[in-house]
Amino acid sequence: MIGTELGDLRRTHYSTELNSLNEGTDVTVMGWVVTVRGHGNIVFATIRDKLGNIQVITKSGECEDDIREKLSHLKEHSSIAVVGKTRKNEKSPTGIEIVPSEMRVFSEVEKIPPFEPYAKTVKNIDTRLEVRAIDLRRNVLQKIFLARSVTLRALRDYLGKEDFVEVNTPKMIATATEGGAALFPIFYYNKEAFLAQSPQLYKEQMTIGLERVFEISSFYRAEKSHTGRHLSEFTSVDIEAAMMDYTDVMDVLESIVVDVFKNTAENSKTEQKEIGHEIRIPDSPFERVSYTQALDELGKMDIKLEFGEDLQDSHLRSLGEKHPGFFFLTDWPMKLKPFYIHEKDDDPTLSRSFDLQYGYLELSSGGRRLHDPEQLKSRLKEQNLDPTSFEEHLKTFGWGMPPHSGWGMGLDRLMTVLIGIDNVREVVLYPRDPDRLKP
RNA sequence: GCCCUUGUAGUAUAGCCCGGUCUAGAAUUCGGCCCUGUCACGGCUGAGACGCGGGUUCAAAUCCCGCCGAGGGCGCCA
Repeated sequence: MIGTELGDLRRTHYSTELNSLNEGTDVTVMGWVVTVRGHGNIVFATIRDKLGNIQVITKSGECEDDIREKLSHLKEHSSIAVVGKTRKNEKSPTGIEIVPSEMRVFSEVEKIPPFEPYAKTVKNIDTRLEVRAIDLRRNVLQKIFLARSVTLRALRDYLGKEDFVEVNTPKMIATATEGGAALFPIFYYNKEAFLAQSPQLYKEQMTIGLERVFEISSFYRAEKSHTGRHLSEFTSVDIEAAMMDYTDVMDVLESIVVDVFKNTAENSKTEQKEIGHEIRIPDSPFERVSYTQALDELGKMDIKLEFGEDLQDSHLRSLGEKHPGFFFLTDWPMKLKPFYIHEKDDDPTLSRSFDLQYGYLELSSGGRRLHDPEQLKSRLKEQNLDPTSFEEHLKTFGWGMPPHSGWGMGLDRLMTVLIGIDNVREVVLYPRDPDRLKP
C-alpha cells in the first residue's frame, strides 16, 4: 500500500532505536531517502532521520511489488514513512532492517539537489548557503548545531548556578549617537530607530534591581567587514553584575569558558567524531597580559607601538603566536575604551578593562563600569558624545547605581574555537553579512 | 573604503600559464534498460557546461578591457 498523507500515522521509533527491538516488531519510521540501490527484484534504500540511518529492504515475494517499484524511483532527499516489520540481518549496515508492508511518500524530490546528503565537504560555502535548509540536513552540519545547542545549555546552566538572571532587552532602540560601530536604521512607525548593537546600557541598568543579569541574544552591526569572524547579525552572551570589579567578572568568564568546554566535550562525543574535531579543555587560570606588557612583548619582536595606540589585527596575531590558546589582555588605555569604562585608581590613563583572546581572535571584552553619573557625563563629553542623547540612561544612575562590571562574548566565535572551524558562517544557521541577506 | 584570488553541466572538477589537438574529458547527479544481499552496489546506454558584453587574432574556454557574481585578507568594529 502506498499513500501520500501523514493521516493518523505516527513514528514509533527513530532509526537508532531499532537495534534493541526483537525481530518481527511492527514499526513505523519516518525520514528522508539517502540512497536507493536497486537490483531488479531486490531494492535497498537507506532512510535517515535526525538520529541516524536505517535500511529498508524490498524483496520480490516478501513485499508488494508496487512498493518496491515506487521505492526504486525515489530521489534522494524525498520525505517518506515506512511501515513494516524489523528483521535482523548481519548483511544490513546496522544489523537490522525493515521489510515494509506500507509506504507513504510525503514529498517527492523534483529538483536536482545541489549536493548529495551524505557529502562530508562541499567546497563552495556560497552554494551551500543558497540552499541552507538542505545543507543543514547533512550530518556534519547537524552535529555542529547539536553541539551549539549543548553549549547554550551549558552557558545557561552555569550562569543560573551563579545567580545570574536571564533577561531580554529591547532590540529596537532610539539612540544612534553611542559612537563606535555603525547601527542599522529601521522604521519605527513615524520615527527613525535602530537595531541594537549591544545590550550594554540596559544590562547596566538592570544591576540596580536584579544585581546579576545575563542575556544571550542577537545583535546587529552595520560594519562592512569581510572576514571569517564578523557578521552583521551575531549572537552575544552578555553578563553584568553589581558589586563586582573587573577581575571578578574575569574569573566568571574564565570558569564559564572552562566549564562550557568541559560540558560540551562530555556531551557531544558523537558530534565531535562526526565533525572530526576533538574538544580540548583549556588549562586555567588563563594567562593575564596587560596592555603595557603587550607593548613590551611586541617591542621585542621589533614592532614599536606608542602607548595609546590600538592593537591591530597583525599585532594580535603576533601576540597570539606568543600566547597560544586563551589569555586575557588587560588594563587598556582609557582612550581606547568606551565612555562607560572605569579608570584604574593608581593610573587614570589606564582602564579596568580586558579582552579575552584565543590566539589572535578576540572572543570577549569587558570591564568595570562607571557608576557615578557626573563622571559618565564628563567622559561622554571627552569622547565627543552628546550627554543629552543619554539622558534616559543617565537618569537611572541617580537612584543608587551600584559598582558593577560585565562582559560580552561572541557566541559564534566561541563556537568556531570549540569546533575548530575558522569561519563563523559555518556555525550560524542563516548568516547575515554585508553581501548576504537571504535566505 | 582598499587589496588579492576566482567564475567550465545540478554539484564538485580537468583543460587556461604556452590560442588550433575541445566535436570541452573523467566523476557524481539526472533519464532509459539489465541485475535477488546491496550498503556512495554494479553493468550497458542517453542527456547536460565555458557568467555577460566588447576587443586582439586566420583562429579564443584559453590573451586583453569593462560589467556582474563569488571567496579571502586589510581597515572598520561600546
